[in-house]
Amino acid sequence: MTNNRRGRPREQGIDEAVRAAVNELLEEVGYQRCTVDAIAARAGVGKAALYRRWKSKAELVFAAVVHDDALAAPPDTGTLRGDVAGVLADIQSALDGPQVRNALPGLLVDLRAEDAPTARLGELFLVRERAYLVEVLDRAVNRGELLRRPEVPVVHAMLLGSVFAWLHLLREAVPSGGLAEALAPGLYGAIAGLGGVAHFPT
Amino acid sequence: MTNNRRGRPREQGIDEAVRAAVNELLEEVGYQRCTVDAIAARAGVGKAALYRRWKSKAELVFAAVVHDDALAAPPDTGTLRGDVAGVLADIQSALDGPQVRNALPGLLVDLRAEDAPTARLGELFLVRERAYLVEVLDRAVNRGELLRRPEVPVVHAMLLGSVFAWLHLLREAVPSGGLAEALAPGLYGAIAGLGGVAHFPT
DNA sequence: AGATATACGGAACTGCCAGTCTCGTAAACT
DNA sequence: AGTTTACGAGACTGGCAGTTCCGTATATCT
Repeated sequence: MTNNRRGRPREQGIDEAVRAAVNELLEEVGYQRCTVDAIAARAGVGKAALYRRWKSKAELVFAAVVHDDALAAPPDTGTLRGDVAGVLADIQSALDGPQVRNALPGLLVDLRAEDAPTARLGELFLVRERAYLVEVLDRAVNRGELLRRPEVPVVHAMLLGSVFAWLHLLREAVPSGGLAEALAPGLYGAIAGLGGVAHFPT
Repeated sequence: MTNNRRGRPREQGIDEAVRAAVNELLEEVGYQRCTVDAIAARAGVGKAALYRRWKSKAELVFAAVVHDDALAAPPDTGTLRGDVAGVLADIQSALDGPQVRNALPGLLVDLRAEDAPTARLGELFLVRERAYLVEVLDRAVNRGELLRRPEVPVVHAMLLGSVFAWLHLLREAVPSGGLAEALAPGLYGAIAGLGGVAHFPT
């Protein structure tokens, strides 16, 4: 196995060292004061090595903060009620880590300020999330729990927005039972209402 | 009527000129590129006059963007369903103007980065909003539409979060019928479910 | 082996912007 | 008259993202 590119290959450990440095700094000082110089210093790396790998601080932090296990499909629990709780738990786990929580608002702003291709980074998440949502809703329709599939963007906004508002707008404490469990009953009611549950008139 | 303070009094027109300049710039170039120098130049004012009135850019923009009519209590429509739509319309009108829409994410970040007293600025809105929400829910209980009052933070997160997510996370287009109307049925279902509507079992 | 291309850490440098300060001047008070 | 605060204009500071250059290391190609 040889390298088919010219020149010195990229050092392997750097990606992981940077990822660790970013997560530490996010947790310690938040997104704004997690400067690129601080990241480079903590990772024992030059800034050039960072910008060789990522286009901007926002992309760098985004890459360090995203973990693929947040993309796993929620299990089929057998009921719409359980599936809604599962989707909410996924959303919560994606937004509620100590690093993501500190990074998200600033990241939202910086990614938007950049060119379209970069802004699409965050959309990958949303597209996946929406696909799971469609799957969950369609399962419920097939089970006969819902008479029809509600409008997906509306449901998506309610689920994602509720978690985001709790954490970043209202800044309520996360309840001991978990945020997903606190929000699930209400949002199940919303979906049941929209989808026309049999025993839910109109 | 004389001035009980010493020295030259503040010029009257400046507050309004700054407010107008900020709103124009927010609409034209967004929050990040709406710089303090640009605001001062457009308003025909020195930067010192700005910082004599507000502590930071974030406070300045916040003051320029908030309009008191967004704080009016929603009318009693006679039904929970109608009141929910009213609260949603209020939230939408507070978040969906061309200026607020451009300013909100950046403002969220900058206000948080400042000292606690400044961060409380935004909370004034939330406190008012929550009071309206409590009023709406209690009215529904008194009418007999709800068996009990749902947990207010949960309802608050669902209503505010849904609007915010639609506008700033999902960035869906605002439907022709209005965002409030699109979200109201689902969120009414959520509240009805949580509050134990008579004909909504468990 | 030698040439070439890319990588590395370190550090200097550019450009932008929030926030402060200074200057000369104006408008109110005592 | 003297004091105090306001004004516009513009210089200045400090912090940070992103770029460039240096000397050096490590790979492929001829």
